[in-house]
Amino acid sequence: MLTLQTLREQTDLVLEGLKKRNFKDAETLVQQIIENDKLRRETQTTLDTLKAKSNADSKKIGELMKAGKADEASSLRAAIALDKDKVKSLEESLTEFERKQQEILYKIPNVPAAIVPAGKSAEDNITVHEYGQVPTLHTDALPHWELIKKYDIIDFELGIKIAGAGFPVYKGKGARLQRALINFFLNEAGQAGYKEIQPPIVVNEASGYGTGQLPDKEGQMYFVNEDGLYLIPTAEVPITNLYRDVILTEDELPVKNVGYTPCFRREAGSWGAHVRGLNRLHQFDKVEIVQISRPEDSYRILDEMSLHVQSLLEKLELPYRKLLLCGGDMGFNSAITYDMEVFSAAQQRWLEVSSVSNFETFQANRLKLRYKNKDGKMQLLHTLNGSALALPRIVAALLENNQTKEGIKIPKVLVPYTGFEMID
RNA sequence: GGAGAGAUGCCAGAGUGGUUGAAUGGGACGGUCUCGAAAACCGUUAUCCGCCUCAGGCGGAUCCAGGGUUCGAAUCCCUGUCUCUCCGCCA
Repeated sequence: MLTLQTLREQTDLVLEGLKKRNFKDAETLVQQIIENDKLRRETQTTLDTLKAKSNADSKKIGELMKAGKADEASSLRAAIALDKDKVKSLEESLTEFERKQQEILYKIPNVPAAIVPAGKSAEDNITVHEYGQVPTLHTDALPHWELIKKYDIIDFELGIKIAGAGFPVYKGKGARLQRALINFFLNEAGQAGYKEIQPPIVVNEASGYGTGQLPDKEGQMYFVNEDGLYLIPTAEVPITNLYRDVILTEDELPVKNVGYTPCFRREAGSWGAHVRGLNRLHQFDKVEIVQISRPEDSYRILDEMSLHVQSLLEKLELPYRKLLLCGGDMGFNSAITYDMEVFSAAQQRWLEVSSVSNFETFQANRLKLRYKNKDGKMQLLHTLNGSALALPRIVAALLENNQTKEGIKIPKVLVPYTGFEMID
């Protein structure tokens, strides 16, 4: 969430920014928060004054008691005007102002960075980079949902039998390919200086709030009611939450972590023809990179991270494009997001395989993730993350783009990991 | 699942209801000493909120969380959460 300070001191910039998101309630909410904040502070001041007085009185009684002047103490006790009701009601309204503040803050999305274009939907995203030749396939080329049947490597029917739709079973070379990709991605990240983390794949409610999935995306996560745990929709949640309520020192920065986890998404109400096959799943594998940095470094690091993702795609010999998302297409928490899309030849579509974002202080504020800067001042850090990479659509693109009459060719870089060169 | 113990500062660990934001030890940082280091000694070692005459000052809050008793709660009472130990079960 945004900091009160930002909302108070840079109101116009916030409103300007939120306009780029096409966020309609901006004016109302910002006005509410500022009004509420004013009342909150007034209440706080009144309450503090009142408490200061009663603290002083109590202290006096204590001193008298200690000095053995019990009579004076009890007469003072009698003389003290009891403002308890007043304190109580002030405390209640303070709590209410704080609750309201929190409630409103949760509703305001992050302010897009200066270079983020305004826009309503994916139509308004800007292609900032393109790589590789879009392959032309022979006329009887198949989409991946046919290929996986032909070579018997991924089985949706079996998944339905044991779990449900959107939970595929990977078999034989299909399973092996998954493992190869995961290892390849982890190794590449390791070489780029990321520390490997294997986190739990369930998280508690506090973690959901920490990275901003809650309360915004409540319905998107699988929830284990009995234990109050959420299945993670991305490794971002556990890995970033490792740093909830943490104060780092400058020499620990930047933090660079990478983790592989399965990811679970309910994807309620988002099914249709365009999400066939591997395009959208309830459970999928992803390697995620996460960085935590000083504010002044985060944009350099954003570039570093997206270049890392790009290098993976290039090594996999996949044609891709890099998009700068417009305000309206960006996630709630993000200040700036680059999407990487690979071209899926048989579907003739671009598929999103990675999203690299800088959240600036938006998550850190919820997480209370800070560091002490050179001047000894507490400062919120910046958090960033990116998929490096999400597997299913990479697999879809690899299968479709590399299909030949003899079988599906495995990119050279993966062969040491798969142990085979061809799926046939 | 059954039984018990506990939750205090960066860590360990005290704490009779009254100047306790909190003893003591350790660590870390700064200093003295030293050619340098170790040792020793001295000092520093929270965070959030509010107000003001805003490089500073003052006040409030915080000893798991939320209630309660009291002039006054880390300390007493209730509720919740979490952790640990033992037994059972088990990869």
